[in-house]
Amino acid sequence: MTEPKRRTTHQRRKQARPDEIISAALAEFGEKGFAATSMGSIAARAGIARPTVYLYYATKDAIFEAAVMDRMGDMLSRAHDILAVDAPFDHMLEQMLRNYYDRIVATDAAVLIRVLVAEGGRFPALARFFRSNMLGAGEALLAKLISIGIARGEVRPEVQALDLKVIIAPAVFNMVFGLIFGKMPEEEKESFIRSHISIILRGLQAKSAL
Amino acid sequence: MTEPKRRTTHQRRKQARPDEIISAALAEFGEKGFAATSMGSIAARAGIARPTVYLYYATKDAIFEAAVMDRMGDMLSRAHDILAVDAPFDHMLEQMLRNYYDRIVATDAAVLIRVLVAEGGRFPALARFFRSNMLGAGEALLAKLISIGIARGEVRPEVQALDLKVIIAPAVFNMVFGLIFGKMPEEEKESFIRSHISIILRGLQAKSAL
DNA sequence: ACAATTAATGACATATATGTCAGTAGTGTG
DNA sequence: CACACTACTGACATATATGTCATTAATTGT
Repeated sequence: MTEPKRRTTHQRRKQARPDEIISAALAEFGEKGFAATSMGSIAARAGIARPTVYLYYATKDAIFEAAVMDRMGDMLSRAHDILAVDAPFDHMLEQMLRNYYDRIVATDAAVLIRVLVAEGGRFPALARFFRSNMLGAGEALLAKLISIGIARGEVRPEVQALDLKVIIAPAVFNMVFGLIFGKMPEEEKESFIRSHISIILRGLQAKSAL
Repeated sequence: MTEPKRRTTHQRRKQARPDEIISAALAEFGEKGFAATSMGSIAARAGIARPTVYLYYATKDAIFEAAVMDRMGDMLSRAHDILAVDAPFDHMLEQMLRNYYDRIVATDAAVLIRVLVAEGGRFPALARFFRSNMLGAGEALLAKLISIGIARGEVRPEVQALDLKVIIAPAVFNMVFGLIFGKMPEEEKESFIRSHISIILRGLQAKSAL
C-alpha cells in the first residue's frame, strides 16, 4: 500500500499528473499521430486545462521524450533472466521470439515507432535509446543464444558472422504492418509467428540438427 | 522525341505542374513528415505560389493520393518477366529478393511508408492499394517460386502452408529501420542483405538440397 | 481559523496554415 | 493589334495552436 496519505485533490494530482499526461498523449498519438495531436487535445483527454500541461512539460516533444523513457524502460533486458539457457536451441529460440512478440510487439512500442517514423530524424537521441532497448537488447540476447547453439553443434557456424537483426526483423515487420494496415486478426498473427519461427529456426540450424 | 510542340512558359507548365507538385511534396514529406508539411512549403519547393497548388489539388491528402498512385504504379509486377524460372531455386530466390531491395526498398516507397505509418488508418484505400503493389505482388511471385521449388524437391513441402510475408519481412524491416535510424551505410546494408538471403534460403530449403 | 503556499485555470497576444477571389500577366486568335 | 483566354498570384478573412500571466481555488502549517 505504500502509505496512502489521503491527500485531497490538488496534492494527490501533483504526483499523478506526469503519468496521466503521458498516457493521454500516447493515446492521442496512437489515434491521430504525433503532429496532428495538439497540447489542447492531450489536456482534454487527461481531464485538465491546457495551461496545466505546461506546468509539467514545456513542449509536445518533451512529452514524447518522457513517454519513450518511461515506457521503453528495460523492456527486453529482463528477458535474460527468464530464458532457460540449458534447453535445446529450438526451444530457446522459440521462447525468445515469442517473448519478443509479447513484450515488445504488443505494447506501447508500436505507438512510439509510429512517432519515430513519422518524425523522421527529429529525435536522434530517442532513436538511439529506442534502438538499444528495442533492437540492441534483442541482438545481444540472440548473440548469446547463437554462440551457445554453435558450441553445441545445433547452429551452423557461419551464422556467427551474419547480421542477427534478420532474425527479429519479421517481428518488427509484423508491428509495422499493424500500424499501416491494421492489426492482424489473432489467428493470422499466430500463423505468422509460427511461420517466422519455422523459417528462421531452420535457417540457423546446422545440417546435423535437422 | 514525341513531338516537342515548343509551347511557351504557361502552356508548357500546365502539363508539367502535377508532377512537379508531387515531386516537391514527396521531397517535403521525406524531410519533415506529412503533417508538418504545409501547402505553402510544397508550393515554395515547386517554385510556384501557394494558391497555384490549389488549382491542381484541393488538399494535401489529394496530393498524397496522387503521389501513391503515380509512384507505386506496378513496381514489382514487372519483375515476373525478368525472373528466369528455369534457374536453380537459390538463384531465383536471391534474384527475387535483390530485385525487391532495388525496386522497392530503395525508392520513393520509403516516403510513402513513412506517411502511411504516420497517418495511421486515415487512408484505407491507399493502404489497400499499397499493400497489393508492395506486398501482394511480392507474395504472388514468391508463391510461384515456392511451388516450383517444392515440385523440384529443392524446397521443403511444409513451406507451402506458411505465411510467405516472413520471407520479405527483413527487406521491409530494412526500409523502416532506415526511416527511424537513418539509412544503413552501403556496406552494412549489403551485409544485411546477404544475411537475409542466407538465413531465409536455408530456412526454406529441403534437407536434400543443403 | 487564518495566512502562506502551490496547483490549476481563464483570458490574451502571437504565430502559422487554410481557402478564396479579384486582379495580373503571359499566350494565342480573328 | 486588340480581344479573349488561361495560368498564375497578392491579399484578405478565417481557423487553429501556441506560450504566458494574472487570478482563482485548494491545501498546509501554525
